[in-house]
Amino acid sequence: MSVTLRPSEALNLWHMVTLGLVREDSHDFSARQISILLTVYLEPPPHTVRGLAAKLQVTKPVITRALDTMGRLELVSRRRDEADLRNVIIQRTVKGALFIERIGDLIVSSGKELPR
Amino acid sequence: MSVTLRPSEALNLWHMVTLGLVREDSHDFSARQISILLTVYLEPPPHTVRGLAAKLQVTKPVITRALDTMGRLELVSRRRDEADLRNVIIQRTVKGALFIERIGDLIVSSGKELPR
DNA sequence: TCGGATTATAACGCTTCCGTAACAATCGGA
DNA sequence: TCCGATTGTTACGGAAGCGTTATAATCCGA
Repeated sequence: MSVTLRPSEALNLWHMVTLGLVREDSHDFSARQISILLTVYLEPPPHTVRGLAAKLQVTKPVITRALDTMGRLELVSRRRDEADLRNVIIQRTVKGALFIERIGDLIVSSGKELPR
Repeated sequence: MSVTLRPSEALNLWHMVTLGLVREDSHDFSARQISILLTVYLEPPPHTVRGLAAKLQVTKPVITRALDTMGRLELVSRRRDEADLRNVIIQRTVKGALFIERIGDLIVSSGKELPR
């Protein structure tokens, strides 16, 4: 199964959602930050810095910095891996889950309003 | 008419597309920048700094700075309004149009691959 | 014509992010 | 028990964005 969209519909949807995010949000996230957030919240744990860096195809410091920022905002948290102390496990937070949920709702409602 | 999505589908779609943008793109755009770009390319001209600032609900310097960056990348261009020299008209470029087209294709193909 | 309103930009000090390179901590096999 | 490999973070100089405030150019009505 799949979602069928024409290019113009796809772009209009993206436009509406992004505009919604910009307008209601004080924080202006980058594609990388959103990508990290969605990976952590949509894909099965555990998530590590190395794993995220590989998935996004960026360097590890990029992940570390993004986690610093989003950790400060309490959208994710970090914990040492007990089994291998070199690893850091990135965990979900209540605040982060609510944020993701809000984005989901925004996409859904934008899809509903989408002219075709 | 509209696009019907469940929240989980919506988020998965967003995840796939954002991930695609991060992976293939050297430049890491913010929600504001993408928003400006989509507004310029999807909504009827003319586009001015003031108009974009009002639409995004951000200050004008935010728009000016974003236009500086994206102008440097040749994704948009600026021209004085002949009729009112205080205004700056933001114009589309070939490079920008191709970029937008690429995003559209990315969303469409991600929608197709979306598990339901 | 002149003066307030409007438009976009520049300037300011500050924060965040960049890529690269160096680093400390830890692991695990020889 | 070493010692190379691995993990995540820090350090670095530079670029870019922030919000606020100031400024130059232009408009337009009294």
